[in-house]
Amino acid sequence: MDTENGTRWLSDEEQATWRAHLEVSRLLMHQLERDLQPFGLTNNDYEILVNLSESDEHRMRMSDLATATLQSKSRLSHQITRMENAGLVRRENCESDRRGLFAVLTEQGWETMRKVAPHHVASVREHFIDLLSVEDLKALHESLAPVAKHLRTTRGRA
Amino acid sequence: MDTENGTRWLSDEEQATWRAHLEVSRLLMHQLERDLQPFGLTNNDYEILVNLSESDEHRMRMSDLATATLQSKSRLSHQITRMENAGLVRRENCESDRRGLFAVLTEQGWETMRKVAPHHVASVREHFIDLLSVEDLKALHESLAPVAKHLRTTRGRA
DNA sequence: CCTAAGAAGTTGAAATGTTAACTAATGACG
DNA sequence: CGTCATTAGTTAACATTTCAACTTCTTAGG
Repeated sequence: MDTENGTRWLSDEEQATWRAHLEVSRLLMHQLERDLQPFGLTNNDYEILVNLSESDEHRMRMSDLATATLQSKSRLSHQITRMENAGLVRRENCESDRRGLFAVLTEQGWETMRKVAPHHVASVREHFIDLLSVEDLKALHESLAPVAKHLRTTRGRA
Repeated sequence: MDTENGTRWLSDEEQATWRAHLEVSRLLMHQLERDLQPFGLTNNDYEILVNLSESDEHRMRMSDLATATLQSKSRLSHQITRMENAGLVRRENCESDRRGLFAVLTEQGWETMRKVAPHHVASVREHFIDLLSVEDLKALHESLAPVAKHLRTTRGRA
């Protein structure tokens, strides 16, 4: 116990780090969103496109996509409906499990991805990656990995 | 130029770090939100309470609060209305500038803050701070500070 | 002083996200 | 086989966030 009534308050260094993390993650998301805006995409749209692009046959089951993007099924369902209306993806029935659906990248979705990806990468570099040294990067990764692991396993319970 | 058509794609290490950051920041927010839920607060509510608690006389101008919490004026206005209905804050007129308003912590808001803060700190520790060594923490802070600075200055323009 | 430009904040409507209830299909097992 | 719990996904209702229009007040310039 460091202090009054048993609460271990954060030290100055801990607090500063915590707040820096908070600030960076928020400002960064805003900035990336802004940089995608000219292409008519949101961060969410983009993340879906990335996942589908990297998947076999450019298709994923709704559930898997929801898990991969850390969204609820409901939210994903709405999201895919919007992207379907925008012509970026389409839904397709699943033969082997007739409850199931695939989200599939359309030709237009794939074109969009190819066009936008370079800009997005540039944006990630400009506002994050290129501001870190190689050592920073490595240290960051090694620090964050256990946290991610913890959160992944904690997630859902606790 | 590292690769095809002039796009500097991310190396494996860069990509891994970037994705780790993304994953951690999202899972972490979800987890903190969940831990606040039993107290009937959202992350947004809590952040407002923190800002007001740390302010002189537990009050801040709406604009300053919006800036501090990185929200639009409109969003903050709605947010404060909700918190006002919940009895956590109240609005008060500003003498010196009659366009202006203060958001002021109510007694109940202050009590809530005192009650919840220890749990929140514990949560931040459990899911983030305590998973990092002292060196990690320091390195993280030093890596993130320039990024935060960059984003703060970029913000609004570019 | 008067006026025009800008700042502070709110508001209503549209877009997005959440929650809970629902349908339909699967699969486990007696 | 039959039935019951579970999984996949949607939907409607509700909450929150965003966007644009608006009001009121301040301030700089003439």
